Amino acid sequence: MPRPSQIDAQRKRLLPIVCQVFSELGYRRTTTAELARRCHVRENILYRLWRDKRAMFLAAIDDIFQSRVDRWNQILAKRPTPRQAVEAMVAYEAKHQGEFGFYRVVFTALVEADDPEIRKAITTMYQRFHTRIQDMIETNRELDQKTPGISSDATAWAIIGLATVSNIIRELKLLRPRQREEMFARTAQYLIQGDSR
Amino acid sequence: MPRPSQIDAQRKRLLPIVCQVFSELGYRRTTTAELARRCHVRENILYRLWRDKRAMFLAAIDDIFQSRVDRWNQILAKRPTPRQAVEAMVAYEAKHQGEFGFYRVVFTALVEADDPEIRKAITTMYQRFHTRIQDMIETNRELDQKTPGISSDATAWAIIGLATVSNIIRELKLLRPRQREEMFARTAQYLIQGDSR
DNA sequence: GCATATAGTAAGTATTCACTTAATATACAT
DNA sequence: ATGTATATTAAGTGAATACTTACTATATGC
Repeated sequence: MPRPSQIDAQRKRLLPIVCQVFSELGYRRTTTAELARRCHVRENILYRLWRDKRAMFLAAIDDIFQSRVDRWNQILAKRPTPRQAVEAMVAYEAKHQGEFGFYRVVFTALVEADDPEIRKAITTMYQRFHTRIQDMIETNRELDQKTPGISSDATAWAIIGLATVSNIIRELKLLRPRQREEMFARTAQYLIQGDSR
Repeated sequence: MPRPSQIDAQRKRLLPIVCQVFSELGYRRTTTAELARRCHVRENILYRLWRDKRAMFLAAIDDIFQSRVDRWNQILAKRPTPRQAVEAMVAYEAKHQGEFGFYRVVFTALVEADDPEIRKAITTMYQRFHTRIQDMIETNRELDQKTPGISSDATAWAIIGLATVSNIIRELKLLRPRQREEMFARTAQYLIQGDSR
């Protein structure tokens, strides 16, 4: 028998680096040469782990979603009540939104949405985020007597929009960090609970 | 005397086509060959009108902002009261948001924001949009007795976020057109006037 | 008509990029 | 030890791309 394959292990090892490079440069600007350089391997080794550059990008999209969800679960685990959960999430996102430049992956994926596989990956990602946020809003509202005039569905989309613009504000330094955090937190609160505190 | 230059006239003539191509493909995917093809001229003619591809892109960014502002002014001219103005704007944007794919220009510009000129162009564009929207919200609120708990500044950013996510929803067909329009209109109303009608 | 600068044609160039190939070295089961 | 598939190295390839150059045609003021 030959030596056992370590392809899976290496894929797992290099994926975070691949994610980071795509997050810095987006899809088109990222070159396979740069990916290899940052991973400290040769290009053809990357091509043994993934069929082509697009497969590397798709893997990055999935990993970004997965690690974000893991992070959320981590935060939610420590907050017993829905109210605490929402508040912790809003506070966390207000602060860390856009920290790793993942939005560059998402934005460049959207521009490549004529590619069926990329479209599917990014569509699934948005749907999952939306569902998760909407669930959180609903469980939170069930315990509240007064409900804002906006459906949980629309509210979840508005929150995603707010997160997106928050990324852009961070990137372009349109607000100072404190102002940006406050803007996100207050508006999110208002949307979710009809209350800006 | 030689024949008079028609460079300005031709720049003006070709710019809408250049805008459209960048709106379809974003910055990196747009090739100068494709631009020339769509303009029905040779590449070197484009290079006589603009210094390089980036200059073509910068011109497109400005033109997109300008034509949007013109459109808004057109709409606002017909609405005497601030209330009517806001309602007309919301209705218009709910319907036409993302129609021409301009968001691809904006998103790819953001990914190129390490280039100082592109960063400046896109930063200025966001600031101008924000100011304009904030003004509109404020004049509208002055006439209203009850005011929502969110500052006009934050509200304007939230509206931009809502518009952005509305573009994404359209692109990925995450909602049917009617649902998307309703989502935008109701949420925008709620943000601006604290009322979802 | 003539001088002159613009408009347009066609081909080319240097570089970059995704992806490949050929070769050698290495590790593991038997 | 040996066979066999994996790991790594290094060089290469064809296509695409931003931008250029050399040349011809044309319009305009005198």
